[in-house]
Amino acid sequence: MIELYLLENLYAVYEHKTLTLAAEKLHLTQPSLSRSMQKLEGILGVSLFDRQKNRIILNENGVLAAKYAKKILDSEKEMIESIRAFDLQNQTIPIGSCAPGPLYLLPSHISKLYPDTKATSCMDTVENLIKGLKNYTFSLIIMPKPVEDEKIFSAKFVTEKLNINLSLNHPLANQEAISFKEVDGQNFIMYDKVGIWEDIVRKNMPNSRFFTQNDLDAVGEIARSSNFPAFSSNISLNFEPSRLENRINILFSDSDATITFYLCCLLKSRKKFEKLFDSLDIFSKY
Amino acid sequence: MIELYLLENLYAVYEHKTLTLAAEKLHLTQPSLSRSMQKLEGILGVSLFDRQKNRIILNENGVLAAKYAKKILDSEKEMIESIRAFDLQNQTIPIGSCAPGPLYLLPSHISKLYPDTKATSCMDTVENLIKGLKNYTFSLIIMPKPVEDEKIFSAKFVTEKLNINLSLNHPLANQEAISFKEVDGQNFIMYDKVGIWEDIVRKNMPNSRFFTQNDLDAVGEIARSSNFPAFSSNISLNFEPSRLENRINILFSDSDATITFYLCCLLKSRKKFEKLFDSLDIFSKY
DNA sequence: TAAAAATACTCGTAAGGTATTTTAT
DNA sequence: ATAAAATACCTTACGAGTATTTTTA
Repeated sequence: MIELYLLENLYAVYEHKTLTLAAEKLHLTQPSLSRSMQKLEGILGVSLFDRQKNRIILNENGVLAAKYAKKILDSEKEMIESIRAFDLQNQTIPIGSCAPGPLYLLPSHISKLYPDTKATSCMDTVENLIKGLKNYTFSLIIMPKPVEDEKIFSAKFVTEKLNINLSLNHPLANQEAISFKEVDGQNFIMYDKVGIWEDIVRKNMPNSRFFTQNDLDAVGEIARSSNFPAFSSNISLNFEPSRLENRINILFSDSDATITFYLCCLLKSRKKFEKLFDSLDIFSKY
Repeated sequence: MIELYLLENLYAVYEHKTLTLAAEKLHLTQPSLSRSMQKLEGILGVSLFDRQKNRIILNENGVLAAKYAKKILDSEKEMIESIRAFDLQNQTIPIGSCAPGPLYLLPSHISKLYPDTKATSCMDTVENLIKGLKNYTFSLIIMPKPVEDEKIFSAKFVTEKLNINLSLNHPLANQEAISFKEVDGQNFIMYDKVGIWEDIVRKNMPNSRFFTQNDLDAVGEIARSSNFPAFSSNISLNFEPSRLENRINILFSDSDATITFYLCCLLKSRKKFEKLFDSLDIFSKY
């Protein structure tokens, strides 16, 4: 069997060309590395270097071996990270989401269902969420549609409807509904961690500018003390009721402005979250 | 870093359930294995077992880790095998083929082009040939059509046409051409290592029986001293001229009876075989 | 009492260090 | 003169063995 330290040494030699330099990078001495490479050749029964008297160059075998070595070393790294992440999940439930609204609803609900565990949460892109679910960075993810993947289970969670949040004296403040097109070109105050909603408003209002704020309170503050339009939603108004003060929230009529979010987990952990998935219908009130 | 012996030990514990049994299988002592598992837990920073006083059971972390371990151990095995196979290729050129005819043509041609190297040859199924090319079991493979794979280069090699080999007094011996259908139901003498041709004749003559012989000379022998129909081809007649004695070779008219074979190598070794590929047109005479 | 895991202790191997030589630039 | 690889020799850390204890079935 080839121990991993030999593969690590080989890959360093591949990267740094000379034993001396590679040894330095590995915090080893040159003779030690020299012997490691001889040992590796012995195990494989194959020469890995063209050896001149004071020069070694990886031959074709050596280059091939170095590439395999990298692959195996990467696997080992992945193993360590995945297992640590998986272990962490038994203490906490890391949740990833593509939007802040649905994410806000979950932790308190989870702590009611599972009093002993606590949830941590994090925003990320749709692709990273799926990747993270698979490598145990996340136990649960909130997605804008069901995930088409045989290893992932998706259940309808909650529907969020985007509103425009206008001061009462805004010209459009008395309309029943507003389309993106009507306000395209106006400049908005926006929270910067709105995930997928940012893509949607930028796509549908290409002529608008969005002044992003990384502090949610600051967004509300500026909104109340200015005429800038902002965004809210049927969900966000629950945890930001101040957005109702002197302001009106009007639904965007476009279909893009309504997203039904799905809560997803790995199929194999579905049973673990059975209670949670069974209780999701309480969110249909939104 | 987790050395591979730890992963090997872990996987044995996963397989054999108890330390004592796993230790026995590993030719280790139980205390040694006990310490290995403790060490692995230390490196990962994660518990892998539910420990009772005289019983350990892999927990979820442990099962996950064992699965990763298997994957990495398999990679290491694959690495060793591939590198040894690759090294061997620098001394000989292992050729795999799905049919004996084209395979027969190559070695002498190769020894003319590359006087220092010698070729070894082997028959296999189409799937195994591709697999073998990728894992360096074969340097060259002979395939019944170009390989649709971005890592594999294919070049037209030679066209083989299947004949029926009949004794002169056979009822059909004076026909110009014969179709599979006309002789379906008759029993044939056949060499057993004809590769893809066996699939073709069995498919096209489902009512025939094929008496296979593992000795090529025996096939000729039986053919000459009996009335059994047999097979030959434009290529095989070159190395088995005895099949012309008292016998007639008639082309099968079906399109299935003509195969254009392709010679394939990994794209990255194309340059190595450039001379060979450039000279393939001499086989168009067949 | 049989069987499994853990611990204390011991030993031998081999990983890794230092010093030095050889060779090429 | 410098820089790289290899070899001889030495040290030590740790992998693995033995003996023993503890616990449960």
